[in-house]
Amino acid sequence: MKIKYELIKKENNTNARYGILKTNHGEYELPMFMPVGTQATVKTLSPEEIKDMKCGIILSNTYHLWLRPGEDLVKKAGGLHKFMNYDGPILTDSGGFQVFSLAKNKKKDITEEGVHFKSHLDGKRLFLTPELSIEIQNKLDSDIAMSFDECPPYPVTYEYMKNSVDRTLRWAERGKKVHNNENQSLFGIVQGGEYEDLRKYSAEKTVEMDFDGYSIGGTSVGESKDTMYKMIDYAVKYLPKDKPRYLMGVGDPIDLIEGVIRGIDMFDCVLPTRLARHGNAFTRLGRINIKNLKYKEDFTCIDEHCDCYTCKNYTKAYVRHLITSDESFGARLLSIHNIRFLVKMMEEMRECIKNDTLLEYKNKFIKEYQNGKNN
RNA sequence: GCGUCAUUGGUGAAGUGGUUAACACGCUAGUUUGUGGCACUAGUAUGCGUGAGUUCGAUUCUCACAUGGCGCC
Repeated sequence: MKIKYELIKKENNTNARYGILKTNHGEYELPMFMPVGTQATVKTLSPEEIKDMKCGIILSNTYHLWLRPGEDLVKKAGGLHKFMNYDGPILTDSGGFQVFSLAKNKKKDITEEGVHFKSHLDGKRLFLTPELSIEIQNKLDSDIAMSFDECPPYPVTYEYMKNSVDRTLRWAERGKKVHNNENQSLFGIVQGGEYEDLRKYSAEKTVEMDFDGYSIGGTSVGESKDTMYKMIDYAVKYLPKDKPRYLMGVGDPIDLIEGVIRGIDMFDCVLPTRLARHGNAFTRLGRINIKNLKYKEDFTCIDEHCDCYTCKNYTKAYVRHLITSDESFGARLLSIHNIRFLVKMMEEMRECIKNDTLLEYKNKFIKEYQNGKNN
């Protein structure tokens, strides 16, 4: 079956929504944060650890799995869930984001038919189309597939964006036409950059096609925070109430709050895991770099308000030692902490939506996060 | 005791009679938003064993001393 979104309650003071998402792999409360597992693994973490953190959906990536190990192998393994031993829901990104960063010459490489680019593994020339992306995702057998879209850089001219939005709409149509998997849902993607009328146009046209959910793309590509928040506002008001809304690629704690307030239900981001591998940790009192000398003999946990495995069992001094010694367990402990930090924020925000206290939550959180002692 | 070669930062080291002593690692700090995992950016020797001399100028040349390696007695 397809996913089903049930809106339970809208917050009184904001556009935030609390709802339930029913999938073939369980029911989950929204809004939620989805960790990224590009290559059929959330880097350094086991499925058991992901579940312990109360994650719901995780992401995987069409482009990466297409190149290696190949979608046919994943299919042979029994699908992505079986292959990677994860029985929660999986969303596959279409590969659009990767392909556009690999397409050297935007004008020449991006054609109506699809996108030409070179493999990051061996430089081989490749060509990805909306149909192929959907076909690959079909074989991967994810719960949610994404339309193949163009994610333009920021900023681009109005002219470029208009053409890009139209092309993305045609690609969405083409992808939808070949998508015939009753057990896989398909999301459309709203583009349009910072241009209000293009966001409206993109949203309305995408909604006309009737997807199972709608995402907002083209954000967090270098624009200011205010610009990003406007992009969300421009798009969300044209999205239907009875379908989930997914803001792609956003995972800064404050952006999560601002997104939820604007009516976003789902987020994904590499930030918690990438920061972890580079030794950074979220805390209520600001982000810290565990490699800093001041933590060398700090035998307290990373964040005393955190309930994660790392904070319950390990000290900053130990994690610092692991990270500075380049031990992979350090990246794992910080990944656990950072993901749990964001997931717990979402839990708290869901409670706030129920109690109509989200704005107070936002003010308190930002005050502590930006002015806390860890800054 | 004699001869010989060496002595550059936290480490491995490059180098020159003349403005800011290469590079790497380490260290210090920063960056990171639909992931080309373990990356990137910046800073890090007022100093070239010690002392004296030659020279307009020496880390670079000369001498003495110290320390270390090697060879000989």
